[in-house]
Amino acid sequence: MIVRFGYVAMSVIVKNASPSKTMTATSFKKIEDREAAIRKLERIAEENLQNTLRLLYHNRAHDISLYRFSSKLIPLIGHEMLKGWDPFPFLNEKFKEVGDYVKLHKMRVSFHPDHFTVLSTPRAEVLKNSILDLQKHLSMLEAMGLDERAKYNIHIGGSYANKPKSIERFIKNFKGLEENVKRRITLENDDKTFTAKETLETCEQLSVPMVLDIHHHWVNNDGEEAVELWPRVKNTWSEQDIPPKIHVSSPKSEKDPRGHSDYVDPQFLLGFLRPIANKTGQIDVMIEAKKKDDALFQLMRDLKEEDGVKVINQSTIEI
DNA sequence: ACCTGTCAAGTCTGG
DNA sequence: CCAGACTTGACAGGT
Repeated sequence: MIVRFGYVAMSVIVKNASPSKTMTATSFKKIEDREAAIRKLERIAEENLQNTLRLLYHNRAHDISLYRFSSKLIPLIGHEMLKGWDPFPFLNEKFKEVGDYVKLHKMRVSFHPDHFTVLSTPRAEVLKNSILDLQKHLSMLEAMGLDERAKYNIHIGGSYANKPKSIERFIKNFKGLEENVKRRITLENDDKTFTAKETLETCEQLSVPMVLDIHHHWVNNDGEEAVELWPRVKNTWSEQDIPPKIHVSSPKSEKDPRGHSDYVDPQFLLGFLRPIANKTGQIDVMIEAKKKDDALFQLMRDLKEEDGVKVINQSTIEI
């Protein structure tokens, strides 16, 4: 089984390369000239895209072909006071540059809209904004010229004291989405509410690929092993042109088991990878550790010492 | 250069 | 019904 590793949004090694610079709503309001304020927002977004490019160069130099974009590339987009603002004309060229580089080096990229995107919500206003947020992520991927292999990953959402009803609502709202928005969604089990089993059942029902987070599963499960669920999880990817993806992180501490620690425990990951290795051709593993790319490099050093692990390049192993 | 409180968005808990 | 926690990188305002 070929295993590729990737990391999320920012590097702790490349300095001054944040792809998530922003402006607060308060400081936007303080600028008298609205046009000037908008130009400032657009310059920040352009800088975020330029830093994204720099990170991709860094990834390329280290054979890293799996990467998640920051979802904060365009500051304040979607905010009430920026109604009517279309940042894309100004940013299209830069988005295309990012996308061209991704395609040239055959990278796998994604987004993870944050927890304000909630398709299980009973509130019409929240649903409306969630759909707008998904459309925004679609627009960014389209501006990059990336096809449906570039996805955005979300959670089911809140339970509102009634999980079955909430899943029902999620399904109904999901089905109401436009086809092109829908086709890029992946669903991930979360660490508090919807377990891997519940998420998997939803994915199967909707034909959506599932991103299994093995740390979330460790803190929030229905008593079954992640390895037992794997054949079905893997199967949700069978219609996709990309390998299944999982997320890994390690508990911050006993006191805070849901928190993410600086680095990833190689034994915890191997405990999942080894049993599935024979029945899985390829898998992509997104590392969600505080030390970002440094955690990836540390994991590679740790794995190199393990029996049955063959290092293919700086971010890929065979097991 | 460094420190601290604050920040668009949602949900859940507890008062 | 409302305040605060959750979580996180970065701003904003201060020294």
